[in-house]
Amino acid sequence: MVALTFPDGARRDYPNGITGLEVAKKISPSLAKRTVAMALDGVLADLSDPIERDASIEFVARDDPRALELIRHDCAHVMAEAVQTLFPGTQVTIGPVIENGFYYDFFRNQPFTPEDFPAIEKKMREIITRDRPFTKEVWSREQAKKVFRDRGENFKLELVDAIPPGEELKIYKQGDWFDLCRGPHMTSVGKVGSAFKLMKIAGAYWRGDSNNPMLTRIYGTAWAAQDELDQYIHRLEEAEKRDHRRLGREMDLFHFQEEAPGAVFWHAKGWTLFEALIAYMRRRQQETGYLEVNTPQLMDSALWVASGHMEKYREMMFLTESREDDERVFTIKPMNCPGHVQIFKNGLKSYRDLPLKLAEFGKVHRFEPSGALHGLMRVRAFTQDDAHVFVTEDQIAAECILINDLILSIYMDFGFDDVRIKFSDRPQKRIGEDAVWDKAEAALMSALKASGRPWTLNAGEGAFYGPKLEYVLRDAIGREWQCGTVQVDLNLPGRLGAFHIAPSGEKVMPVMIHQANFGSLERFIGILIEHYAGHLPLWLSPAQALVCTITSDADAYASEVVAAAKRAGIRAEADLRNEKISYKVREHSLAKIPVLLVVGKKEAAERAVSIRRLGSEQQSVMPLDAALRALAAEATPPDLKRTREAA
RNA sequence: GCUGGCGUAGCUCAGUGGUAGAGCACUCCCUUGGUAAGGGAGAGGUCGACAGUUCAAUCCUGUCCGCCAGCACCA
Repeated sequence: MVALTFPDGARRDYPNGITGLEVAKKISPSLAKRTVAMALDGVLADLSDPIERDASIEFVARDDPRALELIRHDCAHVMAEAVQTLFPGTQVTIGPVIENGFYYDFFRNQPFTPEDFPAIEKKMREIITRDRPFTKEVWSREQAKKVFRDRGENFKLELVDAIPPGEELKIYKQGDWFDLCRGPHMTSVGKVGSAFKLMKIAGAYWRGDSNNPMLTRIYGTAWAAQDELDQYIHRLEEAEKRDHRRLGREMDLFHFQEEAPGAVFWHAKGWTLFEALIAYMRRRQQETGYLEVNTPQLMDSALWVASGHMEKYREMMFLTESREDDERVFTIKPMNCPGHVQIFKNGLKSYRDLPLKLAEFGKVHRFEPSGALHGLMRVRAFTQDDAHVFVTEDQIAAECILINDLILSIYMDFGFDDVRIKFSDRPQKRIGEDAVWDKAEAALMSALKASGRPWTLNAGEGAFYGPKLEYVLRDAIGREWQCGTVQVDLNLPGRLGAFHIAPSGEKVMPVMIHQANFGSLERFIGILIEHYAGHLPLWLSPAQALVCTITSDADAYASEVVAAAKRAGIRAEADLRNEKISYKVREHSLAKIPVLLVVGKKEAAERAVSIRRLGSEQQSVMPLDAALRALAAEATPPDLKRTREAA
């Protein structure tokens, strides 16, 4: 007998080996009918599975949120059957569920195109309407290999071999078609329903390894109901509207062009934003004891050989080739750290100088693979807010805690309060003694604990020279972006011959903590644009206020308003063009100008302004002085607000 | 880097083996209008680059560059 505990707390005994379906039937035929799967001790399982141990049991209906991944997984199988039916000779590989949908990787000599989608979707609907039950069989390895070999399914053959011995080899059938699969699945194909859509096609390496053949991946999305699918499509369209590449153009912030792949042409407005970020960070660093420095863009390649970068990242570095009569090769810096070590080394350092915190807004160049480039998010030339904290081994933990506090407080100021931390520990390929790794990892762990933030372990993903923390922001529409990083480096100072004089009088190598808060300024700006959908907070907005005249009668007053606004510290301009006010409002709204100050005869006479905020149709008329005071207060960066309030 | 797609005016996009079009934007003129497009006229393109096929290439073929999606990569 097995004892099953139901969600209401009831506990009943059943014969050992009874299936979930039989249990459901005994309770009520209607329950059995609407159940598509079960959860045993919270783990989804086939309803046809025999139950052979005591467990809690829940019946999962199709509209249960947990059924969604089953719908998607079943839909992937349906798509695979449809593709193999329509395109004989296509080999199937794997087809997992992913966020918002599923994909299936196929191998076929001739690639698919989106024009194939309607036919595939039509065939899928036929298969779903046919509504065959999903049945599971457990095959022997020999049987599976013979079947897949006979069918020319070479990739499946490999998958069979990859299944660890002892694990069952399960085959799910849906009518004549079947697939090797871990399961579980719903009771029948018809449960997939009709709220699905094929989305896109892309290449993907077999087993994710770029040495392997490229497969064709078809992505699809599937939902329990049509309105959920519609909402999902709507969300995608909204995300598209936030695209920083498009907003960057519309807001006149920056552009790219062919001659400089992966490098940004910052326009005046974009550069204003860039500078606002730097000014902010500079203040935060100054108040926490960082010293800003600046190091050369080009340094002799020998330095990069010594640092170890040349060996590991040669392919990713830009080198100079300048004059025929000078064979000396320089490297355009891909990182700031070796430069900072040079500053540390210049002049004898004492333990009394530690911790020494050097910071630089350093522009680095990396030869990123062409396929990786993506707007501001992944570029070849970017600016890091890069700091290196030189400490003794004993100071690592305390400094990491301070850095962690600083980083989290910075993100709050930019409206990111949902931050996750990833902890990456020692990788396979690494340098340095395990004892020192132990110490460094423990230090980061203490910072993690002190932060009280959720964190996850990224096992083995640390840098070759030390463990690291990575800060992942969640934006307004739930996407995650990795930004800041704290890396303990036990290696580079030694490689570059940095030391300090310890209290004992001995020369001792310092430990270096690499720290980036924004990470890449370019990328952070991209994230800000998308997070705010272009509606930047006033303190960051490059153009804060635009004074628009109703008619030319107000030109003189408008100029006065602009001058007064500038005196109040507000970035303001005037629009005196001979256009209707509706036209101006529309144009500046599209350009995401946060504040429109409309002035006509009336305002000029009263020394007032009519304020219209971006995203609102409301207007409020205020006396000029009061309006500017309010705007100036709102435009104050959050850190300055804090210091003023404290004073 | 790999696979697939794309590259025509500042932007969004039509189009054709016989040297190109729309809307918006731009310039000028008219309009002085109270909160998301007033009217008229005009100008603007080596059709990504280089080869090849052809009497003739923006169109067909090849190579390269760039962009987009995904994969791989990301010190």
